[in-house]
Amino acid sequence: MPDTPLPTEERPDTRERLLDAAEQLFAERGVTATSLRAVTKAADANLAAVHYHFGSKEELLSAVVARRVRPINEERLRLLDRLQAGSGDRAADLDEILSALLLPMIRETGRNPERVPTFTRLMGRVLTDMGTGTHALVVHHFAEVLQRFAAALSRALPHLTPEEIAWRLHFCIGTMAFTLVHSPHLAEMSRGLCRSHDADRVMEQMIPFLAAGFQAPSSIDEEAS
Amino acid sequence: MPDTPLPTEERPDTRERLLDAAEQLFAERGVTATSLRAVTKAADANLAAVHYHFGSKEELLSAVVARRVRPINEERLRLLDRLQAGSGDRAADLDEILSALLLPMIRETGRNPERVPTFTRLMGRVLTDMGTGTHALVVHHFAEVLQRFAAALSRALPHLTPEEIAWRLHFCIGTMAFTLVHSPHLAEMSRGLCRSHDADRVMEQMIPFLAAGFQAPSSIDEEAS
DNA sequence: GTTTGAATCAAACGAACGTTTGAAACCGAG
DNA sequence: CTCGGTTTCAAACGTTCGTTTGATTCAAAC
Repeated sequence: MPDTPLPTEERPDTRERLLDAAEQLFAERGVTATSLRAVTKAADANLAAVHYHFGSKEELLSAVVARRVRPINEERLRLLDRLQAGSGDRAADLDEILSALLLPMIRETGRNPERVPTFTRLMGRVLTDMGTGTHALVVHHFAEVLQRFAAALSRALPHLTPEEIAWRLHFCIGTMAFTLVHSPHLAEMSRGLCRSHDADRVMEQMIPFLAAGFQAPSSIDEEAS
Repeated sequence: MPDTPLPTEERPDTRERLLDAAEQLFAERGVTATSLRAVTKAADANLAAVHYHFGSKEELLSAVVARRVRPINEERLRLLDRLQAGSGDRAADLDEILSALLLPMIRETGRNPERVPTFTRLMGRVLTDMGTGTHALVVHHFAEVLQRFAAALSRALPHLTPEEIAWRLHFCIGTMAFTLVHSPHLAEMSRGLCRSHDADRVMEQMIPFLAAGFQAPSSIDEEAS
């Protein structure tokens, strides 16, 4: 058959194809709304392959997340380390801290430039779906990063109480998660004003907004005035 | 039987009990993860009652949302009208615009003070679950409110482009949605720093953050400097 | 008392789900 | 070729899902 696609060119492992397909479908439809039959069909694999390679649907999700989150969090901490090393005793710049937190994740959008971002939407879904079993997964993957960035932000904004740092960090993550999940719908909901295909464009809008939010006066200061 | 609970005291309609139970369970576990059997059991109603009163699970969800969203959006617009009427020709105050947008929804938390907020979490879920059929539902219920508030914000912050207004309004909604969904988990994730049981406390942290974010300089200004 | 329409009920429907099984297919090592 | 372990496969498991059905209950209208 002449149209057989390059028999010498190897296609990825079944395991890898399952991760790719699951990532795509979980992101598009949500985790619970995606059946393993849909995943294995998209991966051109047998239904039982999921349980052979991963053990269960939940462990498949965990593997999908871990595959992408690990390098992202490593880069986050690497960027933060570089910031703190470069700034000596001075606290690192707020914009750069936020950029170190947000950019490594949003940049995933640009990996497959031609198609709508998949993993970023999945992360947004995981960040908002939690409550079932995903909650523990997220805590496990992000606890260290959150702690490091909370400390860095606390040094950069010493007038804020730890409670305020925690609140604003969560607001920050919420903004990112919501934006990631709805990037395909943002254009429609804003009547074409928000074009979220470009990661740099999103960052351009998001960083100043969040940085200004972080720099808002502490509620303690306001009460004292 | 002496323990028969007050036979003269009428309990709500089956229809109402279904709405209550669905609201609670949808909020706790998510929509797709909640079965109609669980809803009807919690409502002490027959399984077929859902289809008799609403027609389908999706229409039940729509009814649950509509029951709460209608008065909330009415109050939002009422507060906005009052702001714009009181400020005459001057643009309304930013903090008050944001408060008019956020407070009516977050206040729902306080309706049943003793129990964890239910509807607010459901709204957060609907705002993040969309992609299936919920998307159209949300657009239908919120299009007018979003448009009105975008116009008000544009008047209060005339230096921002319509695109920037749209982006920041979405960031604002994302912050609210994420906070609402995770209010039960926020305390744990922040190691006890965020106590989100009190709506006023949440607003106290959220309004300054978002107001400062909205007041961030336009990217146009920054490029010009 | 009879009728009528709304409301509730137990029971079942077919479909889809996550998971398990046991046998076939594959493939490098002996 | 034969063997042993890994991987794939078709088929079925038991469960749960949203939905439907047809009989039954009930309260007001006649």
